[in-house]
Parts: sequence; structure tokens; C-alpha cells
Amino acid sequence: MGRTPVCSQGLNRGAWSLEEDRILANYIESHGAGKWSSVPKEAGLNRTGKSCRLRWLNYLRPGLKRGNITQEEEDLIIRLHKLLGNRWSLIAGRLPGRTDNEIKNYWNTILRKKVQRGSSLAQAVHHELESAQTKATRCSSSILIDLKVDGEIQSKDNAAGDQNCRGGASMPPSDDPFLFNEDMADGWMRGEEIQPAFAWEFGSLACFMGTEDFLWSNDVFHK
DNA sequence: AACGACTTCAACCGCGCTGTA
DNA sequence: TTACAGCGCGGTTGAAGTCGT
Repeated sequence: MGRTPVCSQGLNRGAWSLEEDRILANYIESHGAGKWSSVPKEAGLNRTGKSCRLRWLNYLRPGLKRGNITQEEEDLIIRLHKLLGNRWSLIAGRLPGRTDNEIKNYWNTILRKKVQRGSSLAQAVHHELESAQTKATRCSSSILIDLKVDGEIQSKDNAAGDQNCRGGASMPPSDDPFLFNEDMADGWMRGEEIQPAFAWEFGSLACFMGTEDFLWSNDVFHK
């Protein structure tokens, strides 16, 4: 797979050789990742920094899984794509050991067709959304959610009942259990008081309720 | 076996964002 | 404020592999 190496302006392009991989891996191991523009020169590689970064992140980096995307991973990708769209790096961030490039390729070659065909997987996602709605409805406490609307984080406060969201759908009314408070935000971000799975159920619910125009904040998921 | 069509996925490209001087 | 460099992201490309006839 890949491209055959060609020379352009004296630089190697195309598929990486085993020797190039070894040089890059050794360099990163001793110097750490970063400063990609200086990596080729210092490591003695006839590549662009960009190419080195890509090779490291998508292929050489430790902890990468390769191939054999599981059914669970596939289901998660479908759900996340419905929520996030083509934000592959965000989706990859929820799948340990997977790269954005790998997920993007997997989506474009396999999952897109499955979803377009209205496969059983898509039906399963719909079932998940209905299930998430039921569970969230049962929740009596406030739930924190940062919604990124038109590029800005819109905070929603349960007590204030603020309705400042803009976009393609309305938020639930202020007395609705789906609104959040800041205390829950801290707990959520620590990943201790609220299980990530529940966060995703809520995310699915937001999608199910027709709030696809809202994008989830990176901060909520990564902090 | 041969060959064309289709699929896969590593790698490249271009753009936008962010930090710095 | 502006210009520039570095980086990261999503879209696209194209060689290699697979499949169907």
C-alpha cells in the first residue's frame, strides 16, 4: 500500500522504508515528539517535518492498535460520527490506540456504506438513542453540558434557567433535568463522579432530540 | 491464467488555528 | 496590529491488494 518513493526537491516522499522508520523511532525515543520542523535535520532523515509527524502519529507511536476494528469500536464510531460529524481527531480521541487517519479511512471505506444502506447497525444506533433518552429522563440530578454553538461555548445554568443557546434547535426548559451546573462540570471533567458512558448517553440523547447543530466541546471530553 | 474493476489505506496536500516576535 | 512559522486537521490521492469474470 502507499506510494512509491519519489524525489521532490531532494526529499524522499511516498512509502517509508524500514530504515527510515528505525531512524525516526530512535530519534523520538531519545528526544521526544515535537519540534517536527527540526526533526528531519537533526535525525538525518530526508523527509519533511510534516511527513515525520504523520509517520510517527499514525504508524510508529507506541500503543497503536492496528487493524481488526471490533464491533464495539465500530458501534462507537457510528455513534460519535452522528454526534460530531467528520471530526476524526475527536472521534479517535475516544478510541484508545486508534488514529484519526485510521478511523477516517474505516469510515470512508466501510462504515459510510453500511450507514447509507440503512444497515442493522444504524438501527442499533437508533435503539441506543431511545435507550439513552429513557435513562436520562430517569436522572433526577442536573447534568453538565457545554454546548459549542457557532464557535462559542455556551454555558447553561440550571438555577438561572438561561436560554441563550442559538442554533438549529432549542434547549430543554429550565426545569428540565438535562440542564447542567458547574459542580457537576468539575466532577465530570475529573471523570470520577460521572461515568463517561453516561456522558455519551447524554450526547446520544442530545442528538436524538434533534440538536445535531450543537457541537460538543472538546474540553468536556478531554479534561 | 489473465485482466479489468473495485477496495483499502498509507501518505500527501492545503487550509486554518495558535503562538511568538 | 501584523507577519510569520509551526502544527494539526480533514480531504484527497494513488499504489498495492483483492475480487469477479
